[in-house]
Amino acid sequence: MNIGDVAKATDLPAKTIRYYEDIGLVRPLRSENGYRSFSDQDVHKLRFLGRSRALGFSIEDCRALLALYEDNQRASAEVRRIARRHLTEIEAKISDLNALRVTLTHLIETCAGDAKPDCPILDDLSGADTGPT
Amino acid sequence: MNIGDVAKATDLPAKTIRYYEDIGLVRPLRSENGYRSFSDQDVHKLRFLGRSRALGFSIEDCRALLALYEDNQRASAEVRRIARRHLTEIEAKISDLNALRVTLTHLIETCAGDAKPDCPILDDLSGADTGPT
DNA sequence: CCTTGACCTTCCAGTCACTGGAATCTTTAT
DNA sequence: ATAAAGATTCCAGTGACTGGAAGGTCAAGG
Repeated sequence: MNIGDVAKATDLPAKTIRYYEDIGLVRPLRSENGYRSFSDQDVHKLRFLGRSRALGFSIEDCRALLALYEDNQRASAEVRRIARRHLTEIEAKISDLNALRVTLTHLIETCAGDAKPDCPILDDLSGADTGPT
Repeated sequence: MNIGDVAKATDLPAKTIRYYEDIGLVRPLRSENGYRSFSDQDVHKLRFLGRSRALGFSIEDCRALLALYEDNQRASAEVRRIARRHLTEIEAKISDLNALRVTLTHLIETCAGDAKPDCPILDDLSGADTGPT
């Protein structure tokens, strides 16, 4: 399979697939004309990568997961460890974003949003004391 | 004020302050020795930037907010518009992350996490059909 | 045989918002 | 006099791609 077909089959941009080869995540063979020639196994690995990335795993996590996937002797504990660490990071991000959401929502609610210049949002950003009375 | 004092006063790394000058967010004067010389107004702007960035506004949003802050004639509607757009983005991210959290939590729960190689996490990533029976 | 167009190749640069480090200068303190 | 602290500039790297230029290859149509 050439890269275009693989791109369709995996729903990854061809650019991304080349990038994954660059950083050693896949190692497709080359045809005589220099084109990359992907095996079914390569396609499978790329799909695995696509799913892992879609779950927000970093490239290095993906590399580790892929290695574990290809190691029939691996313990599931290691996979679980990576997944749990990632979950913790996701939960931290959600928590951070929720705090931002609350603050922003509050600011937006107190801002008239009209033609007048009074703006609690800017007041807050400028460091004005707008604490509870 | 030299950059080091400003860094302490704004809780921004000196590197970041120089970067903000590079991209035109602040324009401190220069002393005879070539050192940056920050006015109180510069420090105030940097604090404004620090708060805006902490709320997750992009640099370009910060630039716009800063311009609005310095424009006494601006309408608060414009500020509100930027804040609302940002809030929408934050909510979308939270929603995405929550979906990931749910999926990952489920996978981790179904994975024994022991020394055996059976691993629902990898099965899922590899595209196995693990849908509801 | 020639051309067109789709597809492939490599390489370089840009994204975002910094961050690290090297080499060099100035000031301050001992 | 010297050493440390703090300042300067410039270059390169981060993560994970993405865009674009310049060029090679292949299949179909005239």
